[in-house]
Amino acid sequence: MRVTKLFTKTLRDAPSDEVAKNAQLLIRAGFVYKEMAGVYAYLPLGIRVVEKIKQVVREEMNAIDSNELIMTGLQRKEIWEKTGRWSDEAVDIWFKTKLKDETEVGLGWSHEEPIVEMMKQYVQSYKDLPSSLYQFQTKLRNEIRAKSGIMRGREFVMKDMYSFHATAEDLADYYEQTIEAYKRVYDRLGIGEDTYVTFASGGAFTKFSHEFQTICEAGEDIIYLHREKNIAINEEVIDDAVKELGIARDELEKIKTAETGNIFNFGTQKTDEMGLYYTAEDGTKQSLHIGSYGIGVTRAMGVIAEKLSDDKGLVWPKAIAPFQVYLVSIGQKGQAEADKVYEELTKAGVEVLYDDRDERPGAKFADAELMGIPLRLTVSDRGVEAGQFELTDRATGETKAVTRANLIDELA
RNA sequence: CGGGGUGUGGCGCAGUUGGUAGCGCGCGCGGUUUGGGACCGUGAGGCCGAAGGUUCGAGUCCUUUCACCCCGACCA
Repeated sequence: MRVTKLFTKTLRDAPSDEVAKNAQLLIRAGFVYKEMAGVYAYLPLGIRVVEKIKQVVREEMNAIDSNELIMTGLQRKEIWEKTGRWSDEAVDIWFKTKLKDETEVGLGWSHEEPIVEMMKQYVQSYKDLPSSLYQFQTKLRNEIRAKSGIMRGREFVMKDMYSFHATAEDLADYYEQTIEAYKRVYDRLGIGEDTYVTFASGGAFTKFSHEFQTICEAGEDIIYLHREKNIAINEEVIDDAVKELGIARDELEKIKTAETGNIFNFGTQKTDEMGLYYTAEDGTKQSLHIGSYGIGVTRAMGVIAEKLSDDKGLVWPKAIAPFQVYLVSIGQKGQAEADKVYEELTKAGVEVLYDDRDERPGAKFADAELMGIPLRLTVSDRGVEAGQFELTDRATGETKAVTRANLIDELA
């Protein structure tokens, strides 16, 4: 893509109503646009990052045999009444509205109940199990207070997955598989080192659920970490967990984190409430065991923006950068050569953002850095004469010379 | 929802004891520039979040209201 064809522009100053670093950088660099508190539009650069993150998640979920689908934004009141969660006392973040004929409907803040309801049509026998489904959906939650830029919004993209099993053992096994899949996701997103599987409050069926907590100053959670034993515990269950796990509290390190994922074992409670059963081999009617697994896609993006950035701007990991290469042309000969390089790289499948503007080099460099594109390729008049270009790494700042001949090898 | 703060061109800000808005960035045009956000000249763009009130006169004072940010409580 050419920068001259990109409708967004960078800002020197962040809007004064944004304090969160992620929002400041993402707005300045032209990745997101704020519609209202906690509600952000994703612009061309931003949506590319979202799609990259989704693709990483998608590949890992597909690898554990989950099926992608997409549920609806509008939801039926009756379905939620079965579990008592239509009530505003039970769920205080509902957005509710009415059809023209006065039928009450909800705007999806979660899809647990609708998915379980749907599965009544597709699961009858043990032969239909296990089954795992996932989606990327925009969740709508009427949060009392939005904050922290895209990390805590009223509208956000989440990957939610639900698994259905004949037995508790089978669910436990899949639950473990999912933990491993999630770890691979966070590794690929570049925050694996700082993300911990954390004991958290469990709910009705299990003592603990597990959260994926990523070390982040802008986060809202506190975890206690035992680095040697690789055990992390959310502050909310610290007393119970310490007792249960037999560790001394003073061995633990207190750390600020952001919850980037959460997985639950629901047991059979929800299927019993909603009447989802299967017929076992012996012909008896049995309850299903369900697991629920979430990754906050846009929140993860915010956390990455917070963590992987410096005083010059964003620093995207290659796996989720909107483009791999920021091509800067300098001078007339440089521009003519850069035009060719752009065509060549694009043809070779390299994702190039080509700064073909009539701007001074400094402005182009500054924007390349603000946007956080992993590699910057500078094609200048003097470079053309010397027969080489400069390739600069955004993360390290290191520059090396490359020739037109080995360009593809360096970038592809 | 409790506490605190802020709303003035696209963005960042200034505006004195009330006298009908100004600066920087950005933008248009002309010229000079061209390896770290250039410079000179020139121009366009706001009735000051909204409504009501006080006053001869309100961006400045009063009332109401809306929005946004932060802390707390709550949450993926």
